[in-house]
Amino acid sequence: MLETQPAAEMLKAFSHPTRLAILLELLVGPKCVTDMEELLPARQANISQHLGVLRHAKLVDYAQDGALRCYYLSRPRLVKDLLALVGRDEPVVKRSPEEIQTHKARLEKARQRQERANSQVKSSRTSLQQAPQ
Amino acid sequence: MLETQPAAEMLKAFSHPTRLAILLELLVGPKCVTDMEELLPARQANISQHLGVLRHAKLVDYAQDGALRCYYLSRPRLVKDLLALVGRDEPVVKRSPEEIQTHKARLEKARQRQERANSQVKSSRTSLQQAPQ
DNA sequence: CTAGAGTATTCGGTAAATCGAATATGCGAA
DNA sequence: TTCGCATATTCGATTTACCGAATACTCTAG
Repeated sequence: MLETQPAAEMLKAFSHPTRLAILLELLVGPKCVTDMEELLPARQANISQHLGVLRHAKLVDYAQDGALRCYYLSRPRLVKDLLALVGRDEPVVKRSPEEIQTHKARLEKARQRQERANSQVKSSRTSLQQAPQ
Repeated sequence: MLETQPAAEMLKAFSHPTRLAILLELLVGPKCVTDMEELLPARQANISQHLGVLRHAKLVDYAQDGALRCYYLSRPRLVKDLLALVGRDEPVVKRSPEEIQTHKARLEKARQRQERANSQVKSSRTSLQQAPQ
């Protein structure tokens, strides 16, 4: 099962154009802030702020090199795969009401099967609890 | 090349716990708003609002069934793959300054190769422009 | 130690997101 | 048509995101 709270926080770190641009640059290789200033339409302070967000989300980290901080991706595959995913555009499907009906009916039958199975074990559990008394 | 603006908008639609929960439910099968009210810790109006956001991002659509609206995923693979991706947890790597140095050096050499190649064509272009004079 | 380059943080203002409450809309049954 | 259920929208209040300007910090060279 997916933990929606932390997952949402991760995705929020991704969901800003400048931060995506930073991640794209870091996908090529490590860069320090000044490098990025030349590559991106953003000011130094702002880039630092976005890097802070990315760091907090554990998407990037840095290695200190004298006065420089060389940023790199902490989880390169995750970033690479996610960027690839949002880049590819799946066609949008349109479904008819009938299609949905049959799908829901199928699900309902499965749910009822599950229901029966659950009540089976539940009743056997209760009898076990109550038997000793 | 990735369009960061629209990509960021897409990801923003994903980046809320309730919206992720909705998408997870729809991954199982189509559902109407009332179904979701039972499954999620959120009020009807709020669910409708989030569905509006998801619809705007073209992640979901609905089929009208009488008074009901059965929501479904417009791009099920995208949603499925993205949720799988954020679910899996890649270990966070920590890189030493030395590692970064060598990586940057390698990149720099490649950049310079590219530079030389560029100036080659550029100078041949310029000479062509200036030759007629 | 001092200066300066590279980077981070703080602050303040503005814009955007979020949510509940109330209200509006659309549809089918009677 | 009228009622009632399912859903959407609007509104207002609160929180959070965002950005530039100014400032602080931290190295290293000299």
